[in-house]
Amino acid sequence: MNRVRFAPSPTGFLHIGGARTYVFNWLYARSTGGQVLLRIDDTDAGRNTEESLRSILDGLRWLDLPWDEQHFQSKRRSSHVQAARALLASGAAYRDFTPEGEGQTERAAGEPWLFNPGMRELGTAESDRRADSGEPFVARFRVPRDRPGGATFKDLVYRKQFRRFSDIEDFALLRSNGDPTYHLASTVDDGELGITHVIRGQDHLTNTFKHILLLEALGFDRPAFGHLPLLLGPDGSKLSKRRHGALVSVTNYRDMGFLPRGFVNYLSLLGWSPKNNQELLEVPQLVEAFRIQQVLRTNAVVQFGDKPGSAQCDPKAVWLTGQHLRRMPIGQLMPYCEHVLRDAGWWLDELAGRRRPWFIEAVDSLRSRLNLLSELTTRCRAYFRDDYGFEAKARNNLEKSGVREMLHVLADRLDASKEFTEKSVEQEIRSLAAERGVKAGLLINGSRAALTGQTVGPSAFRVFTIIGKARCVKRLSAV
RNA sequence: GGCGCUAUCGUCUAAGGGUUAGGACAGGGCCCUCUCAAGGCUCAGAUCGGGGUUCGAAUCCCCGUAGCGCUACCA
Repeated sequence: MNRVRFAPSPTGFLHIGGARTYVFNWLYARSTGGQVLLRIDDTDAGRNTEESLRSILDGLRWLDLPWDEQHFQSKRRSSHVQAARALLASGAAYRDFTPEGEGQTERAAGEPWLFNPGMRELGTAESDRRADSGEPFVARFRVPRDRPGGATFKDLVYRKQFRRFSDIEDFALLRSNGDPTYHLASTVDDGELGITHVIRGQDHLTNTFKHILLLEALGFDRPAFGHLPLLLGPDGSKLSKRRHGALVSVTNYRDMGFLPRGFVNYLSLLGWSPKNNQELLEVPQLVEAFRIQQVLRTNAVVQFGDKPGSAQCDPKAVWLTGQHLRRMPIGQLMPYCEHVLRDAGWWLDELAGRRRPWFIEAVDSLRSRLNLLSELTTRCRAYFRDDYGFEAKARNNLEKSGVREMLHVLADRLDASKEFTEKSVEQEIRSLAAERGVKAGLLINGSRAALTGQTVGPSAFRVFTIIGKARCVKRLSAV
């Protein structure tokens, strides 16, 4: 059975690039009946933060693509250290006593750094003696640089890869404080956790040669590798927490009102496409269509600005959420709406009880003009609250001659009428307009303005029934 | 500097030897219409440059150029 892993390090919040990597891992696993492991790569104790871990877990949970196993790399430390000892013992690795920061002279001269002089050939006896005397060292992998040829692997995305042994530097396995490095920990874990497919960012493409060498030295089966093109910011640089800030945080998209399925749909289209011009896809459809071999090799730019608000996100991401929002079964949409109202402090228990049908009706009437869930509490305020304001254009509609007075009359008539449906309201409005010899539009638009403070929204008659008779009479009389 | 990866509309992408180089988002226009959306129709918009190979190249090869990644006792 296939086993894939997503291995973020908790040194910053989960960003879009990480989420895309997770989505592709997940899609690959699910499309092949495999399992997804979440492995928190927390070997760099100094840089880990609790907050980052929370951001990663929150962001991942929000995506609603569940994983099967969860691991913490820090808890597997003894395995890593043991592996390093074995490599040292077999001679596949050696101790490098060069003090930190020294020994990069070639690099300064423009030559590539491959290893520190004199350390590869240190005899066992001397190496042991210096280590025993407490001299700090880093454990390095002894790359077989005298061997002709090089390391090869067939990347699922980038195809055949080759690198000369002589171009691979003797990378560190253990730092001088005894901590395992990423290369060691990651490789040992991939081996021991039975990972069959390593799907990760293209920034690891050249690291893979080191991992292959390590895997081989440790006697693990080699997993398949698939590297994903990178996500770039509008400035063309690799997405990073440092450079692009909270703007690219997954939880930020959640808070802006994106729908998980819309966001996942958007991410899935970055570097991959189903090749049939279909862009709006549900998660099951993505699983069905996803093929790792057809992932592209070109980096993709994620659009976003530096000011807050929906206009600053990639418009396609917004559009996709809007599409899902108006197409998904209303029952699936309601829990998200409830959350939004709760977060705004607008929630009323009766919306889950007596007024549940009304709540569903209202959302269903409103959703064709929403793109993000958050618009429920911004543009749709007047449907849920009585303390709404008036836009300038709405005010203008009310200022038109005779409108206020007619709206007051309308309020009285509606109040007096037993019936209150879209049809009955339309009749009242049209007959009043006819009586006064004015165009119905004047009253229709005036009503919308009075009832919602806006000039835009659902059909005016619909607006009446959503808001309800009592509130309509009150609002019309009040203008 | 060294090693590597990549290059199609503004952005995401399709076409992988023969197409008027297709679609989507964003933008313009029209239709629908009580407004705004949605929906339908439509316009504009691209093969990085130069050489090859070929009857024919966006597609294959080479050279440039540009971008990105790696080059750490970060991951």
